Amino acid sequence: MDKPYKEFLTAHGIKSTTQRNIVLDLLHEMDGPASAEDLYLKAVSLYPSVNLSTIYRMLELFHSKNIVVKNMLSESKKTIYELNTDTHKHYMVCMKCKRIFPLEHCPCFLIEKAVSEYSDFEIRDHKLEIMGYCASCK
Amino acid sequence: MDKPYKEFLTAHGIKSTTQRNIVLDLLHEMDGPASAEDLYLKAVSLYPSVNLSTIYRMLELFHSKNIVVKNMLSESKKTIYELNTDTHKHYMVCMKCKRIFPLEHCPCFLIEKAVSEYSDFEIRDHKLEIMGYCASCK
DNA sequence: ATCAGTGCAAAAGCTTTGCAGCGGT
DNA sequence: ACCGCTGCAAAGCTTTTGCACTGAT
Repeated sequence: MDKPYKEFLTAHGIKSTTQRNIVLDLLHEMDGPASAEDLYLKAVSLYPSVNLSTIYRMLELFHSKNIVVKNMLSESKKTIYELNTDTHKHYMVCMKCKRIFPLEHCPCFLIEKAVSEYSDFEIRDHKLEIMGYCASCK
Repeated sequence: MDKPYKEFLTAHGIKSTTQRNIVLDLLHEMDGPASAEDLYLKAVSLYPSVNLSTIYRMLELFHSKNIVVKNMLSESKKTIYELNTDTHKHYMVCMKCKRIFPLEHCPCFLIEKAVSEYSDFEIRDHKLEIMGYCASCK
């Protein structure tokens, strides 16, 4: 089992293990966010002895190192994870096919500006979730 | 035990019970959203035999009748409930005191307009969650 | 009297944790 | 050889469900 992310992991001060390399690879290949179970199911087919709790611990570790971002969409009650690209993470969720479409360019500044005009709240971050129908479902 | 919401409940086609009147009263008196457990703890002090599962069933029923709205904020993993006032429900969460401030006037149109300019997604609803520091914590 | 509503207990679903053994450095 | 990582099993937490009894109409 080769470990393509060995340097990346040691640079973050954490050990390079087979499981971590597999999960990092899966995270890189995904086009959207995934739940711990999604990742687990994919990882099992590559490395059958892997355990769900290892995935959870790993994702939590990656999160603490800012390698992945965590989110939760209101419908699912499941935490979703994806690589941190240092951009805001907002999503459009299709109400029919349930697919999640990451939204890279969010008009954040419009929101923050408008909100700050009528409230005494110091905004540090925000989450936006958009629901509707995707191009193929509408 | 008087039942101030009897007419309201029968108008929605559901029976007026002591427990439902208590919870409706609690919902009216709150200034923000509350979890099922929050409501349960308040209800128990007024009606000790009440059960958490009754609260959940009631809130789900109220939700199906559009009497309450459900939401979940990303930090908590708990569903929060509040009376439906037919306005969008967005929240500002203080990162220090954890209090939740409902945001009545959201610049929704700005978001929807900007998003529709660069995506082929038919927007039906959206959720906005703002994190930062409230006036007394910042 | 009927049948929806309730309390209780158990289960379900997602996530976390304790512990002993394994594996990377 | 050390100590962090992992697998396994059990527990934790929120929410749901089955069932028999209660209470509103």
